[in-house]
Amino acid sequence: MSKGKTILLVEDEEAIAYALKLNLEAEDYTVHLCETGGKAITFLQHHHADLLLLDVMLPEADGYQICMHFREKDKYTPVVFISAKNDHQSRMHGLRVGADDYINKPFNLDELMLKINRLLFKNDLRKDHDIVYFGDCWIDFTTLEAKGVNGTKVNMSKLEFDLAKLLITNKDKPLSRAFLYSKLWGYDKKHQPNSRTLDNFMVFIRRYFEKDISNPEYFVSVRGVGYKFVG
Amino acid sequence: MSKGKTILLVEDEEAIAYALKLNLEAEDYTVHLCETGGKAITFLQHHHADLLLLDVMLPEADGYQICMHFREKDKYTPVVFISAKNDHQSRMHGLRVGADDYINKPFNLDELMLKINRLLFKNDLRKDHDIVYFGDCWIDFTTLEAKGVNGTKVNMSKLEFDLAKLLITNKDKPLSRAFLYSKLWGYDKKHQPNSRTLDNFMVFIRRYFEKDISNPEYFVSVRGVGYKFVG
DNA sequence: CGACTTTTGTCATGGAATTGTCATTTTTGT
DNA sequence: ACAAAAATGACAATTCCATGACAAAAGTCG
Repeated sequence: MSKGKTILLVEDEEAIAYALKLNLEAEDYTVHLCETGGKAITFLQHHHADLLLLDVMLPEADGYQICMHFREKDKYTPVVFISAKNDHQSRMHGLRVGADDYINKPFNLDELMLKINRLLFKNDLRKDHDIVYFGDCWIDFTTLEAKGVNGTKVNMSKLEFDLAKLLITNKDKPLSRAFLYSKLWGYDKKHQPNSRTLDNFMVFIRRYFEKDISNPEYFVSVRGVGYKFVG
Repeated sequence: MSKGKTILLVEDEEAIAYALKLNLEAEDYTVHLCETGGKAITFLQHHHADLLLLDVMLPEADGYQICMHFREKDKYTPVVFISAKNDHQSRMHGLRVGADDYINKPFNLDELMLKINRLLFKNDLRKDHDIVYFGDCWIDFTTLEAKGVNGTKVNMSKLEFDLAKLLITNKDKPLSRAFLYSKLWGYDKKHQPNSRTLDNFMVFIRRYFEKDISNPEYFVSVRGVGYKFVG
């Protein structure tokens, strides 16, 4: 299923942006709209997008720059240009900086939709990864990689992954300390709930993923019970 | 590297077919040309192609039919239409039957080449390469040759190849020590994960392919799990 | 409300487990 | 038998995480 995915739309002409957003949302995509190149670049530094839909002529930074910047870190996520610049040079430039398609204005909406669907469908096959996104962060439980709240990669240990996974797969449901201890450490006599070990792990996980550590948004404690993940 | 791949070109206009074939071959692709839809379909039943370049109007079976037929078995391999039928209906139809792109005649050769390169590049990810490139190095699993980080040929042993191949074909995914031992040595009672054998092989592989051995870029260890290849 | 209790957050630290590396021995293929 | 490949064991280097002390916060009960 390639629905429910996030599309970053960068377009400064309000009318076009609105029409595109509407139609994409009608197909169940989540659309984030930026009107300037600068905003798009900062958005991409902190958020995930499954496809980029870029106008070329934009305030601050043009579409090419956005694409080049993005491609340094991500060579696969689909990028599509939509532009009124309909000459050979522009199209070549767009493709050279790593776009998957370059569509001329005025464009046909249905054709664009089909192309977007196809691109996202193919991208789906590529990754059978188990990735969870929350806020500006993500955790990939397949590759054991994660992106923290400050935008940098996070080096988590195996146990930290296991704990995060337990909490996340039981989203919104408080898990008791006893349960967590038993799952992560087995029914050892040692790790009784008077140990601070579990709390220490929560501290680390919060350091990675919480904006305000003393006010956790995702990994919250449930007094008298244990912890829960709020998605 | 997406060169040396096979492209099926189906085109009945000799002049265009010739020009395309020539240009594709100049980029190191192997081109198989069919002049009719029927020939294309039988070709696909018996041969492999990495990309389909289809004219729409063809004798025997048109491009749509070829694509539909092909898509029943293969949803992923790129298909590109090149057609003089430049109306909305035709393009929609082309995309609906599963094409990745629909290009109008007359087309620009350079743009087409870039699109083909990009499509094949993305498709590469899924395939099991016999030759893998990373950094300045490569490993050819067919001829069992490899080029190391210092630019010279590397003499790897069979087991070293097998280990490298396992890691590389499971790119980005950490493989546990137990798994690697079982794959490479079988479920011997001897090779339990307290042995240092596996680590020794990693040392050698790193010597071959890592710039900074104490800071591996490609063959990294995942503490508590095993090793992974990062591409 | 205010003192007490219980629970949770945080830190520093040392021991334990894991991984890196080397020298050396054993095995294998030719 | 000889050279190359693979396994072993010893040891160093690194990372992890359990522990205990203490602080901070949240409940409890008068």
